[in-house]
Amino acid sequence: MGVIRGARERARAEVTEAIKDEARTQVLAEGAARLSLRAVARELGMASSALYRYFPSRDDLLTALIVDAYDAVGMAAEQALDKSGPAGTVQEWIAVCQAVRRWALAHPHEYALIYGSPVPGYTAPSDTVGPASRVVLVLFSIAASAHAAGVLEVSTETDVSADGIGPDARQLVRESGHDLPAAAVPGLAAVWAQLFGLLSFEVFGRFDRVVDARDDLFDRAVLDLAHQAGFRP
Amino acid sequence: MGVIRGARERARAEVTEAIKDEARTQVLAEGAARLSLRAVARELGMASSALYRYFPSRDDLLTALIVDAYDAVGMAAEQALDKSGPAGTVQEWIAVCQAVRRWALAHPHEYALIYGSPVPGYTAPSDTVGPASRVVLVLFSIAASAHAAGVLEVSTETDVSADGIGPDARQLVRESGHDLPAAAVPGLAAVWAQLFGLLSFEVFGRFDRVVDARDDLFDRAVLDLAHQAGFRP
DNA sequence: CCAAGAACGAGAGCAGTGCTCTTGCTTCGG
DNA sequence: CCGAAGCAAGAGCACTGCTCTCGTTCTTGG
Repeated sequence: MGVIRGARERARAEVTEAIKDEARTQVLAEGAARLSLRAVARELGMASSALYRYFPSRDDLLTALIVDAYDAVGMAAEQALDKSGPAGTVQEWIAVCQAVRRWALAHPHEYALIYGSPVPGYTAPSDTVGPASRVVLVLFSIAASAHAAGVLEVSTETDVSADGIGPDARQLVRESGHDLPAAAVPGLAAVWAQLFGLLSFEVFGRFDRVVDARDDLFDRAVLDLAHQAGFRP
Repeated sequence: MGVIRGARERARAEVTEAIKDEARTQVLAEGAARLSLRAVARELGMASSALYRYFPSRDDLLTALIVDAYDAVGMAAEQALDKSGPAGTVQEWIAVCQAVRRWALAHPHEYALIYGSPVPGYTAPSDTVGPASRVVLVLFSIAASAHAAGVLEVSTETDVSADGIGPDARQLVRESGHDLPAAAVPGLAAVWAQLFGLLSFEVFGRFDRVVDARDDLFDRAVLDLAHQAGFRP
């Protein structure tokens, strides 16, 4: 994010943003699969070929949207954690979960973009791993402060222990700067996955006409997950 | 599934199956979004227009694959329940979860087809609700026998109770023929969603380089979910 | 200050897609 | 046996992602 020097770079930044905006409204209206470069260009009054000066391919445009979405949900989680203050581990956990849920329900298509099935041959570019881990870092932060306060119960069983975690998880814990026992990671990952299972079912309409009291259902499950994560209030 | 009368109907059934087979291998190889009617027709040595005699549109072909996938995972779950026999509620639950997981890991693209993000403007046709509920009925069956044995603990709290469940859930419980208290449904739905959260994270590669001991992680989480579902061994 | 060169927009074009329509041919049922 | 229905094939339409070329415009080094 360097300073914009000339008029040309300024124009380029503006056009880039306009393309992303239009693409976002298309994704919002029709879903990611129906995103069309030509339609974006048409709506912006430019030739479709000109768009390739800004994004080398359709997938790159999608990646830009994915990064933005990760940043949005990550920011929502971070703000929820900040606002909840030092209100106890479980309270922080609840606040973050509810913030993520609010964001997901308000932006279903963007949620699908990042937490739905990965697109065809699409393998997440390295640009996305940073923004994607923002929301994981929030979870680490909660768990670390719980650990510091002595209210994090880490499973000492041998089956799921520190040996079972991978290099990316180790690196993320190290870079987070938090004092978090590695043995806590598998449990947190499991809880994390289950949380997004709840969100996916709700966002993708699998609870429609099945469960009406979804707020209560979610709050209850989040409490159970807090217990499962080892947060002892 | 009526009896095939003439040679013509037999040929039609065969061609229909061949189209589905080829489509399945394409989905397996490239994912659902890259499924191309023309490519299927090309591979089968027929004109693309001829394919429309068998499937009115690409979405209908996809729907047929989705129904098959639902049936496959439903059958896997049913067989696991049958084979586990009357071995106790938690054992049955574990067996079914592991069977579903095995199927999901063996058929990632088909899993994405049914439990990933719904395709663009695609709203699930009514053909899919029947096969989709097969696997849910397995869960109901486990819970009902647990209830009969007196080892199902149903939350008596007022927040998530029988009032919060929707018409489809009521109908499914009624049609299942099982004696299952309606108040148990929300908890089961939550546990169900969380199970598929675990599966989705694993199938979609979100645990790659993060958690290595995925078998143990899954088994441990399934046990926690059994507890959360109210299965008291 | 001005010319070389990079960045840019537009258009044509290629190969692919879903889908429709028309044209013949085959098979079935009255 | 003959009309009707089912079927395969081809041409064609509108659309897609993407590439290449050709002028134009802006930036910048000498």
